[in-house]
Amino acid sequence: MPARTAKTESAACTAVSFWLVKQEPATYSFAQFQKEKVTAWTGVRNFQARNNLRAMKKGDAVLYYHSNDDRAIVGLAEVVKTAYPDPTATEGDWSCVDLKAIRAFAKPLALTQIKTDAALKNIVLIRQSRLSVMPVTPAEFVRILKLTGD
DNA sequence: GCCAACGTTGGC
DNA sequence: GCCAACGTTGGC
Repeated sequence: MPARTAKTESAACTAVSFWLVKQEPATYSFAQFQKEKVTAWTGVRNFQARNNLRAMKKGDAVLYYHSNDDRAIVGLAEVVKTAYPDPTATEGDWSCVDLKAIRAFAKPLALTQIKTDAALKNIVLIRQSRLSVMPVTPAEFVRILKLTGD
């Protein structure tokens, strides 16, 4: 195999996208996720969120947001398996992906901080507060990592 | 507990 | 195809 091919493939693999998933900590906290290490992200029943799940690639980075009680971005995960039929769906065309927990952030980033940060003013988390799976721009991702102490 | 945002459903 | 009614999510 020519070296050029391997190089191209490796470049494609490193071109990750960034996402954010939302979950109520009372339902499935990041701590629980870390204990299980890998989890199937099932139960999404919203077309926009589903389409985002389907756009995820293996190796993409996923921020983990706790809604309700915490209201903070608390950890980082990665996509380990791309979209496949959601086994918890009894009807309809729904998908899920497999996510692996990477680490909890040293300093969780509170929603209140996100709202006051100029670099994050257009983040989908704020613009579309009800969406549970959403894209994050590279600039936003870098900014969030900085604010979480990573 | 309230309310705003927004997605879905069903009548017309 | 429009729109009112209703249900859900999630911040406050």
